[in-house]
Amino acid sequence: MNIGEVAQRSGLNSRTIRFYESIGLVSPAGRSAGGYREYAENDVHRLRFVASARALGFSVDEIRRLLTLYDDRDRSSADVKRLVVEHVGEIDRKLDELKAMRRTLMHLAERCHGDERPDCPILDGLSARQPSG
Amino acid sequence: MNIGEVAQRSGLNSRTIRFYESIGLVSPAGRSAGGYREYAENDVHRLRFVASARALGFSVDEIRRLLTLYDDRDRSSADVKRLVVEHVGEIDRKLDELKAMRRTLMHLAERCHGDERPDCPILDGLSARQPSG
DNA sequence: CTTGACCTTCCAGTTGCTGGAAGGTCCATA
DNA sequence: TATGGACCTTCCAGCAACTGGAAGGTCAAG
Repeated sequence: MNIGEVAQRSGLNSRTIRFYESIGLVSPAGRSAGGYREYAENDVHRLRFVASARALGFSVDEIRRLLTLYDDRDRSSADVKRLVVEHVGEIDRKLDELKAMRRTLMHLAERCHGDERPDCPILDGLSARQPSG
Repeated sequence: MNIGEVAQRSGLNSRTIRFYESIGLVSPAGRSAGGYREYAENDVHRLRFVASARALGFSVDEIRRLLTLYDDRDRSSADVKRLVVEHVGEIDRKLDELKAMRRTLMHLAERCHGDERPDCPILDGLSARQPSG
């Protein structure tokens, strides 16, 4: 199977697949006589795993660890769960940060008339705020 | 005032201030005889504005627009408000995305024993999922 | 006159790709 | 057999928004 088909079936761009190979996230594909990368069913499977993990917000480094665990038939499920729980923690932090931003922005926007006049509590607010969040 | 003091008072790193100058987000500072950047009160104020806006998640490009509006004494508050409302929209999209990730991850994690045994619905789930979110 | 804190510039690295350029391969059709 | 087009290859560059290091200049105090 050529990279294009693998791309389609894994949901990844072929450029992205080559990129993942270049950074060692996935092992180098075999090559045909003409120099084309050749893939098997299992590679598609693995790249789908990667694509899923990316879609769930795991970093490339976290995916590296996930793949290691995936390959280690002696891993404990606790190890996997820990990784996931930590990742959920990161997501929660991001959620909190975004919510705080949203709150502040809405607060500023509510007080702005949003009309033709130039006076604007948003700009005043930005220039007065202590830049801490 | 040297860049170090400005950094402290604006809440930005001096490297970041130089970086902002280099990309034209803020105008070049004046220079002393020895080549040091020299700042006035007003520059601190402006950099605080930038720092606040960054802390609220605005991109550098959005801040460029905010500063233009800030400087334009004839702007309409509606223009400012539109920018902010759009930005809140982006934040909402990110929130939705993160919440969806969180839901899926929690769903996977809940089914994982998290013990010494190797069988793990998380890894199975990742390798089975259609990578769409 | 030296020490050390501060400043300067330039280059490189971070994360996760994406895009373009220049060229090679493969296969079907004329 | 040629040729066209879809596909593949590599390399280099760039995006955002910084951050870090290296090599060196400036300034004020002791």
